[in-house]
Amino acid sequence: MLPNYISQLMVEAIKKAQKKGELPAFDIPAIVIERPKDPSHGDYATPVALGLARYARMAPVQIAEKIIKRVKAVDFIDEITVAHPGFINVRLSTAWLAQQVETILAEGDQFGHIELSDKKVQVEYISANPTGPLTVGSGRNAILGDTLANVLAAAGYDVQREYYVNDVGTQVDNMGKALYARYAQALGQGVPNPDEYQGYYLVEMGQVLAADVGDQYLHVDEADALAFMRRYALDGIIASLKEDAALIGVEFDRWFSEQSLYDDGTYGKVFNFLSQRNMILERDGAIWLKSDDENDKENVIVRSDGRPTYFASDIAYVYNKLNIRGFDWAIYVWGADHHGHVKRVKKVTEVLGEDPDKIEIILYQLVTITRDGVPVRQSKRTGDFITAREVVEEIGADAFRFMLLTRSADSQMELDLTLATKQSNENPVFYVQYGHARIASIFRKAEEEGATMDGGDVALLTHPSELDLIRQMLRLRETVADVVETLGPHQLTYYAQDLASAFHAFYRDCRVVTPEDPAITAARLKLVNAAKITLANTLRLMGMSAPERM
RNA sequence: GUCUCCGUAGCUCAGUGGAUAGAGCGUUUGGUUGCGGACCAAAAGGCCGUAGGUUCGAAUCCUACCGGGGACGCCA
Repeated sequence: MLPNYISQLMVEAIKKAQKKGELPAFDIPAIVIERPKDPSHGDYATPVALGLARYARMAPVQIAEKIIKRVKAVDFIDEITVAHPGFINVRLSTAWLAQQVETILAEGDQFGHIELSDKKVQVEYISANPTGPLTVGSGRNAILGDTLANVLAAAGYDVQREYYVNDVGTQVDNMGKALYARYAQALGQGVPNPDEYQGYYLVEMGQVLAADVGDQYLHVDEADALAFMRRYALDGIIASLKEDAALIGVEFDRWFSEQSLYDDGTYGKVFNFLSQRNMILERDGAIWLKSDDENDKENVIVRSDGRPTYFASDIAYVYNKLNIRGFDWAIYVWGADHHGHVKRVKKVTEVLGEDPDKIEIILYQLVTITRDGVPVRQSKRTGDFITAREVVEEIGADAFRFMLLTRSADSQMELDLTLATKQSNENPVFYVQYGHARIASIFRKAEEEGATMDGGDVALLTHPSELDLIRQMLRLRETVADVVETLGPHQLTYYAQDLASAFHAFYRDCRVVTPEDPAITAARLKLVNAAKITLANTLRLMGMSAPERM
């Protein structure tokens, strides 16, 4: 990638200048390459000379002069200049820029893919309790995780997408009880409804079940009936979660069962390991994970009734990810309400003898839902919550994804349902998609006129708006790298808007289909085709459609 | 009380130590007898919460304080 090349050129130039005695000896620091905000400063810039002033004991401008004198000539750079107070500005060659259109056309839907790493990474996201439909809050989790997975794949990683199904524990037990009550009620029995999971979906499920199997579960042992209810409810909910996820373009490679960690012996293995290392203790009838740090809290892993806690599962799960399945990197996407759990999981990873740097936990701030400014409670237990499906049916999956992706994970967001539906037509995603559709329209026009891009000479692309568009297209690779580095997929939404904006400005300035000038027509058709590819690839990374018409 | 995230234009938000702090929406004004006006251009709008510190340079890093969200369970 360009910034890396430029950085390398600078390092070589500094070394050369040092060898020639033009600069004193010092260790060369990491060289920051940035894109200047002001276009008059060129395409890339580095403040490296400013930082070197103290080591070289020279004025930054002088250092910069000495560096640029030793930068070797390369085809993609037109000129390198020094600007006060010591910036080195790099301007790309316009001929080289124009030539990149051919590169983009050749790469096609692979444009934007970079070979950053081929490591095996897992992204685990959503992983909401399987006790009800996908909520809007989980929607944010879904979009963050899914987009990040897309970008990691584009960066060369071997990506696996996983949903961790919490099919063990109190919550699913309660759901089983609730379904049992709904089932009994559907049969006219007055079984007291446990004050848990009052969602409509369990009422419906109970009715369907009653119609399917009759009253047989009223006559079996209650424990057996509950076990069946639990399993039945889980299967039903998981199936509907898959549908909800698919509705927003999210699909997983694997739905990983928490229960399986107990069934296949993983939990037993890590428990023995911790036990042998004297990492656990018994108190008040429960088993706790010791802490070597006085300030750190101890955590229960087995309750006094013998049932393991979710933390016990998490220990086994991280072992499963890193040791058994051998992921080089495991990314978790969690709501900020789980932040207290981060330290524990990192710690126990280390205790298990794994590298805690191999796990990365992305926390996103919770979404507050309001309707006409009034907060809407979000509780699966009371059945009082807004589902992702409801909102998607109102505004569409693309607008839904864009809305939740635009803000950084750190930023807490308020989503007003009334406002979101009212303003959905001005969602920026349509601006980006409009660019794509407009290009499709240009090609329809070109076909009418009998014009094609065959034989187009991209060297004819010299208009400032043409070159600006190419510059924006080339930013896709850098954006992919930035998203991986910062784990901030929201950057894509801003890039997409910049790219679309550059296209629309080009469209204003340059006519593409001009029958009296077939040469420029062909060259510009190549350009807009490359822009179409870039827009489509960007939209695809964000999990959104690229329409031909809208 | 401890931990954590946030505070940037009227609103919603970008901005991983660099040059004159940006975008969208909203407001005002203008634009194409030609490829889609879901577009383009211009203007107005800012003690970057407050106060110190670190340094050549701070919206960005550190400390304290103010204001808002979240977490501190044998729930997940």
